[in-house]
Amino acid sequence: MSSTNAVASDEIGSNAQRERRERILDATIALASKGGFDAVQMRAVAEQADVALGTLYRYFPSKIHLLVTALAREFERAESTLATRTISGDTPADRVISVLRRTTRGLQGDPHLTDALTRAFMFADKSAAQEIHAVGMLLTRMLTRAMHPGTDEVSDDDIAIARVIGDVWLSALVAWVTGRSTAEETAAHMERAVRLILR
Amino acid sequence: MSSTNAVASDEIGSNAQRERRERILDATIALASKGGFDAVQMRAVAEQADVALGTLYRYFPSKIHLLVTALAREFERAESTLATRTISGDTPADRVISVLRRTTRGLQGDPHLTDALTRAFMFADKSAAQEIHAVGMLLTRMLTRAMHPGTDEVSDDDIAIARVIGDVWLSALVAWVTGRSTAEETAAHMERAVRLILR
DNA sequence: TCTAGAAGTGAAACGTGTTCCTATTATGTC
DNA sequence: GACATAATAGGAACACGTTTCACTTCTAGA
Repeated sequence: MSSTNAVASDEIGSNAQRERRERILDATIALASKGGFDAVQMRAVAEQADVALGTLYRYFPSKIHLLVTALAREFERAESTLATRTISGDTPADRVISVLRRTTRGLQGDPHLTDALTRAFMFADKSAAQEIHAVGMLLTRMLTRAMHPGTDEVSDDDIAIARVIGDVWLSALVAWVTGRSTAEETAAHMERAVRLILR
Repeated sequence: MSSTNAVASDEIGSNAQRERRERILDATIALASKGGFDAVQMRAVAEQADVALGTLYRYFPSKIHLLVTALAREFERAESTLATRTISGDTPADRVISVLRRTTRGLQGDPHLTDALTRAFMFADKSAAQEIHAVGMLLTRMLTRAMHPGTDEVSDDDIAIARVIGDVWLSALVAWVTGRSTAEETAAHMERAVRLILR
């Protein structure tokens, strides 16, 4: 580390710094999982991670950065787990729906965490563009792999399709976490959208 | 009005109450238009509308309710203006794109207002479901009318298509107001999505 | 080993959404 | 017109994200 800059996500610090960073992200996920966006209070995160409030802000410049970074880490783990499985389904639409169903079910199994991460995603501004983009790439890869398993050739259309499905997914998640639609409605809407787009 | 309930949106109060309500919404739009979500500060709204802070909260239980209600009013006005025009374009996709372009341009002409209203929309929870639903219906009607001008017969597929386009639109707006994509990228993404869905 | 600068601590303080409370003013009923 | 009740004003107070600052501890290089 040089100068007075904060500890950026892609720089390598000392072991102590890496551990602090992980502790902070762990505390964030734990609090989010227990009580959602509102429960991730900066003082509480600092206390649970055993760092001072000022230190927390040195590592993450805002609550949104903190949550989006935590989201990216969780998403990466989930995606790498998913990547080891074979995807069931005979058509691209079936496989995409299968993947989305599994992922959506995972999210709905931890509603508070989903609430926190979804809201953070929606509130993230330009300064978190890098993390947001990383998540978007993971999602795109996940969906294109479901559409064309076994190949790495991805057309522009495929990417556009993946983005549209991602958009619908995000909107559906927002509607779900804000209590405006049920889990069943969310799933049904997603499935319907995929069949419309991939017919 | 009876008992100690607040002044609900669909109940009819006295003239003074209606006028206060309108003044509050006017102040909200004015402040949002000048400085976006952050500039809509409850104390500032109260002052500009010439009501006490407590009164503001009696009319609208939260900043989100306030903004979503203001959004619904603006959207209704815009939609009724749009409804009087004939829509250009030879295919459903062309007409939908034409409508979205005009509307998106309108929003982008007042970025601060769009910022405030988009963020409010994303943050709205169940207690604002009614207002959110009203906006969704307006959007659906706008899009189905663009797809099939002159008829009122709307299939389930048409509604599903309109919802998907609405979802993509919302995601694109969020990306735009948070500075993660430019106006041009937003427009291009929307157009591409519509052509994918309505091909 | 010594030392300068970076990193961390602990706590106070500020801004804004939200709540609460008391005094004052409208409003509708007899 | 007098009264009961609802509505409003005015402002204090609280919660949480964020900033700031003085002080202490760690760490890397001479």
